[in-house]
Amino acid sequence: MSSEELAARGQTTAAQVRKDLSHFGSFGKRGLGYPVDELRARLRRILGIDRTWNVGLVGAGRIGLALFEYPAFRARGFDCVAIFDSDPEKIGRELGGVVVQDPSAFEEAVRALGIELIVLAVPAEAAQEMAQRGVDAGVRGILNFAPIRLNVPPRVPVEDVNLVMELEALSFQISKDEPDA
Amino acid sequence: MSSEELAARGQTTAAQVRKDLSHFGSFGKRGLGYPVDELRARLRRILGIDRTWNVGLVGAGRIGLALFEYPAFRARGFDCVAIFDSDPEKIGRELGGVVVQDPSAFEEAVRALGIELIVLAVPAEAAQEMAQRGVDAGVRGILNFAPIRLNVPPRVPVEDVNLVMELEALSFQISKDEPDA
DNA sequence: TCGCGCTTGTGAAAAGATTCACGAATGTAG
DNA sequence: CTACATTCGTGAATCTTTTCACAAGCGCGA
Ligand SMILES: NC(=O)c1ccc[n+]([C@@H]2O[C@H](COP(=O)([O-])OP(=O)(O)OC[C@H]3O[C@@H](n4cnc5c(N)ncnc54)[C@H](O)[C@@H]3O)[C@@H](O)[C@H]2O)c1
Ligand SMILES: NC(=O)c1ccc[n+]([C@@H]2O[C@H](COP(=O)([O-])OP(=O)(O)OC[C@H]3O[C@@H](n4cnc5c(N)ncnc54)[C@H](O)[C@@H]3O)[C@@H](O)[C@H]2O)c1
Repeated sequence: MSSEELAARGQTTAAQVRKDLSHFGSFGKRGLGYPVDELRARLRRILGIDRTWNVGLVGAGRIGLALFEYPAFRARGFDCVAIFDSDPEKIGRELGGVVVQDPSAFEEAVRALGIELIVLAVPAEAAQEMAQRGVDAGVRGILNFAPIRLNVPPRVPVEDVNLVMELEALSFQISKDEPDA
Repeated sequence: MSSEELAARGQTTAAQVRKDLSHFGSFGKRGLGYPVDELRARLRRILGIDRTWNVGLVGAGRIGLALFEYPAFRARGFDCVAIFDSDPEKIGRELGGVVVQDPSAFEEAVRALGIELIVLAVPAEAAQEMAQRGVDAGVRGILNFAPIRLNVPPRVPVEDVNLVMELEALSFQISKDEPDA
C-alpha cells in the first residue's frame, strides 16, 4: 500500500506519512509502497502494543464500569485485571470475572498482578492520592478521567480525558464563525 | 493576575499566555496583569460557553448513560434535553426527567428542542447514519465515541473520543524508553 | 538486460508555533 | 509631579512541523 493510500485513509498527506514513518526507520519499498502486514507488525512493536498490558481500574462508578465492560480494550491488548472501589456496597461484587476490591489492597494487587497501567475513574478529591499510591507501587502510566491535573513524576505519562472540554471545543468552533450573536 | 501566575496554573509559559490572549484581543493592563473576572467573562464569550447548549444523546448504552448522569455537563452549560435509543426495552424509560425516545423521533426533536450538539454513543455501525440524520436536521457539532471517522460537511465540527488510542499513547510513551524488551 | 512507470526516503523550503526581549503603559509612593 | 517597579503587547528570533520536490530504488515487461 502506497503512502498515498495510507494518507487518504488516515486523513493526512502522503508526505506526512512518509516523514512520520521514516522517523522510526525505513519500512517501504520504492516503486511498491509499504507491505501492510509487516508495517503493522513493526508499528505495533514501536507503539508497545505487541503484547498484553495489565490494567487496574480505580473507581467502579458510572464511567469506570462503562469502561470495564467495553470489549474493545481487551481486544486491543489492554486487560483489566483488577477493580478497586471504596464503596462497601461494591466491594466483593464480581464483574466479568473480576472482583471489586477495597482500595487498601491496591498496592499489593499492583505488584502481585503486574499492573502497569491504571484507569483513574474516581472523584477528583480521591484522584491525586490514588495516583500517588499507584506510582509508588510501580504503575507506569495513568489514564485519568478526574478533572484535575495530577502531580506525578515525569517518568510516568498521564493521559487526561476531559469530556467537558471536548464539548467546549465544539462550542468554540461553532461560535467563532458567528461575528456576534 | 499576571500572565506569570496564569502560566504556572495552566502548565505553560507567561509568553505563551500573553500571545494566546493577544490573538483574541487586549485583555490586560500593563503593570497590573489581567482582571480575572472580566477575563473569564470575555473568554467564556469567545469560547461560546456564555450560554446554555442543548445537547441530544444518541445511544443510551453504557457510555451514553454514564455521560448523561454526569453532572459536570449541565453545570458547565451543556444541557442534555433528549435521549434516543433503538432498543425497545429502553424506549419510554425516564432518566432524570428525560424520556428515552425512538430514533424515528430524532429529526423532529432536534428541531423542536433546538438541539445544536449531539453526543454519539451508538455502535459504530449506526454512527454514520445518525450523524448524517443529525446534520440534515440542523445539528451543528458532534461529540463522537464510535471508533469510526464520520463523514460530515466541514462546517460541522466533530470531536472524536477514542479511549483505546489514549491507552496506546501511554503504552508508546512507556515503551519508547526501553531499547528492547 | 534495459527502459519505464511508480514510489520511497530525505534534504531544502515554507509555514507555523514558541520564546525572547523590550518599548510602552500603568499604578504607587514619596 | 516624578521616579520606580511592574507587566502587558508584540515584533524579531528561534525552534518545530509540514510540505515540496527529486534522486535513487524497485519490479516488470519487452
Ligand atoms: N460519568 C462521566 O461521564 C464522567 C465523564 C468524565 C469524567 N468523569 C470523571 O470520572 C470520575 C468518576 O466519575 P463517575 O461519574 O464514574 O463517578 P461515580 O461517583 O459514579 O463513581 C466514582 C466511584 O469511585 C469510588 N471511589 C471514591 N473514592 C475512591 C477511592 N479512593 N478508591 C477507589 N474508589 C473510590 C466511588 O465509590 C464510586 O463508585 C470523576 O472524577 C468524574 O469527574 C466522569
Ligand atoms: N463503553 C465504553 O467504555 C466505550 C468507550 C469508548 C467508546 N465506546 C463506543 O461508544 C459506542 C457505544 O458504546 P457502549 O459501550 O455504550 O455500547 P452499548 O451497546 O452499551 O450501547 C449502545 C446503545 O446504542 C443503542 N443503539 C443502537 N443503534 C442505535 C441507533 N441507530 N439509534 C439510537 N440508539 C442506538 C443500543 O440500543 C444501545 O443501547 C460504541 O461505538 C463504542 O465503540 C464505548
